[in-house]
Amino acid sequence: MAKGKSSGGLQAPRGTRDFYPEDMRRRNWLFGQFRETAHAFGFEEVDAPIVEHLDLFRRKAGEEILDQLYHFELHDRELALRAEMTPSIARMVIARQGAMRFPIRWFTVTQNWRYERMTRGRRREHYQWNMDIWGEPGVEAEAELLSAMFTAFDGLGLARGKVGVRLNSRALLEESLRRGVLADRPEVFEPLCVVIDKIDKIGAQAVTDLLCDPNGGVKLSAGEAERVIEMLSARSLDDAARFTSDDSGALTDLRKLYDLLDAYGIADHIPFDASVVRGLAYYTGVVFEAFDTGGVLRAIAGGGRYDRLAETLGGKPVPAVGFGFGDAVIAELLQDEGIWPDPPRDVQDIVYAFGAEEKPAAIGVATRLRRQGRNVELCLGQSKLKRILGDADKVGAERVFLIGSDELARGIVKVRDLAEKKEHEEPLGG
RNA sequence: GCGGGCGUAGCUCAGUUGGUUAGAGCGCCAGAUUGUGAUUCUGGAAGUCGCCGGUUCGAUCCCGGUCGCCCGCCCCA
Repeated sequence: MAKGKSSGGLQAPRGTRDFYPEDMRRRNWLFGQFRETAHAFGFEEVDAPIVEHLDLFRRKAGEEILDQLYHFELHDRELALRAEMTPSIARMVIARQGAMRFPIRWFTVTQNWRYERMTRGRRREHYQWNMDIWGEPGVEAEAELLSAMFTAFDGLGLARGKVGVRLNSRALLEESLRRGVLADRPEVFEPLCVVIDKIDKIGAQAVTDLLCDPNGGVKLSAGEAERVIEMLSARSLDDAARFTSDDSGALTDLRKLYDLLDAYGIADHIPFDASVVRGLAYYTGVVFEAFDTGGVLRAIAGGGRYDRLAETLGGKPVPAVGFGFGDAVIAELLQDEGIWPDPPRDVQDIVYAFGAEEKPAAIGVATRLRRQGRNVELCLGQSKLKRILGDADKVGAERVFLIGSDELARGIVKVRDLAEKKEHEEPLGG
């Protein structure tokens, strides 16, 4: 018996989608761009179950994430649908840690689930392209990933300048606080990042209040909080340098990274922005997020370095960096830009018999063509030729094979070239 | 979770100050001398007016609830 909120089961659940053929063609095109880019960069595709043990997510993100996860208990097991791919990939890496030659480059295109309110560009069910490099501690990995991201933007048809990437380093912030509050309580760094991620939404004062809240998880002094807020306003490396020491490793890394990005030809599209910290607790170093320069959409993609995740989950330490690129926001952008392609069906040949007598011969022709590797639609039933040709035109087929009583008697098939509007005859057997 | 807007044919939308058979465009189907794609012309099918309840002689229209979608807030990848 149905109970609670229900629509009778005839509608897809809120925040989920059906993919009709035309939707699926677009989705396949988008995913094709993701895969093509990943392969161009030498990444290998992996996959993992959509259902994981709830503990995998609990250990990483803390209990507060639970109400955003699709989770359930079944036969005394606590399970959850993945909200992102990184924990599963970490699990896979840890399981073969001793057997793999690092660095490894892996990518995924997966469906993820988050139980939350919908807004533009966000649904409860969405697909995400994930690119990760494990085992490379240097910023060469970040540079390679960012280049892949821009290569994907190019492939999707977005003009340079339509999208950019804001980039920062959590390590920079961490260094500047090391002699202060982090010396005694290094564990507050993660909650601190989660708080300052909100600055664009709730403002500097509210963030300061949260950072200094004696009942909060961070409890900075007023001076420390002020320094953090001031630092977040930095929009260049020289600007940021004022908040750290000359021998700052984080700053050295950032300068090196920008040299590499320059070599890739993308540095101009990647402004430094000290206010970018990303909401996820596990990032440790460089963090970045892609945005539309028009400024109307939420982040298109986001990622960063998470060098301690493997340890946190119980493995040996392995440095790692990666990004996630969702299908929802990019779809909105492509829509706004009017560059969503409408890929045609991939039917190449259509085989048509005028009457029931010619059906076996038509089947023979279709079978022969299929063995040759052609995509063949065999006409079923008894539609009029006029309709068949009209449909063939619409789906973008190349040829129509016609078999009537006359053709059958002569052992031939008439082949009509749709583009040339010309016909020739071929023996039935090919 | 909160506030606002919307829900009429497959799609985009009109409309009814509450009154008989609810409309258009596009799409779909059929036909324009029986085996050939376009345009055109003609005709046709198609809607429990989101769902449930209330008010009323009578509700697609008014009221309440509910489900869904959109926008903002909140939250967050």
